[in-house]
Amino acid sequence: MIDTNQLEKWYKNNKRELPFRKTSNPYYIWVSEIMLQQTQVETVIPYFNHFIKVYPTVNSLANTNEDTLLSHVQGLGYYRRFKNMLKAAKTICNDFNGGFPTSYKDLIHLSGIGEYTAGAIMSIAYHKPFAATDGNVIRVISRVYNINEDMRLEKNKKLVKKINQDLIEDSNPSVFTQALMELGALICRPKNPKCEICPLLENCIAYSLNLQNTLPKLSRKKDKKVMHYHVFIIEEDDCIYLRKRTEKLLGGMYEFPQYDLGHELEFTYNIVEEIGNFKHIFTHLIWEMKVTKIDLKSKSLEDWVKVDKQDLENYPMAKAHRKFVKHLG
DNA sequence: AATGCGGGGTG
DNA sequence: CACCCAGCATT
Repeated sequence: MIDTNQLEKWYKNNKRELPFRKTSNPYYIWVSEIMLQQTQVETVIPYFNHFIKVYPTVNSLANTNEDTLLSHVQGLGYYRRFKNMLKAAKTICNDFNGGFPTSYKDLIHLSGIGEYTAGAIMSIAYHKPFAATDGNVIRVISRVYNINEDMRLEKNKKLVKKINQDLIEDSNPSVFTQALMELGALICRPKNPKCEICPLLENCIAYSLNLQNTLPKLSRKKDKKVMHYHVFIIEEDDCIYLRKRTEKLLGGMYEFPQYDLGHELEFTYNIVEEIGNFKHIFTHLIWEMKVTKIDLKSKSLEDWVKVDKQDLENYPMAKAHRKFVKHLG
């Protein structure tokens, strides 16, 4: 149904100029694909440019530490991606002599690389026919082929992956992979698709039945859970107390000491100032934070670190807490 | 097969 | 407000 020639021709005439499209260096393609996981292109661009300046080679990445790496990507979210990336960089330097892996099998065994990313690197960097099926591809194919099944379910995604794989075997893999995703991003958008200028208009079953706005079918997500916390801003001398998170959520990121509201505290304090109540919305939960500036009456806790306020930029912090920095004296 | 994992953009 | 985004690891 999809004319790959027609799609590729559309891509060549309409693609965006993106920094990671100026290269076929597999390391750069890898970095971009990790950053692009569940993250929009426009958000990624400045992070990508900064990242390859700081880490121009796999080797330079493999030799950094987690704190420094996270500080360069703070604000992007899904920080586990970058812990996996560091682990993979070390594997590449140790097991592949720093040469980037060239087979699908080697790529998919690397930490943080799954079916999509392995396919994306194989096709985009190496021009090999391995399909990369992401959210864009699922949307385009479920519309063109009129597949009215819940695409949150893996069994239904399998059909889309099969179609995508069949298509890429009859195409220019590097162009095709990017073309399908670009079409999803620019034309075949979730809301208000621009069908009137779509190169696949003639062959799109959903359009012919006016179903383009009801596909892909996606079951509803669960409601967000609300968590309540007390956040403490504790300044001493020209320093501030932080805690490095060991939880899975935002693991490895630094935060101002934060405890469940109602939780019995292991320290005592005097209130200096009530900063206020703040809300932070994550994908699957909501934090309600009561922020208070205090002076300690008892000694500080063992998992706190005392940090010079001038050095705060070097400590990776998530957005949820980074926004409190401006309340420091 | 289902769930947890950030943050920003969009309607 | 709800949903989506160049997904992956874990269970």
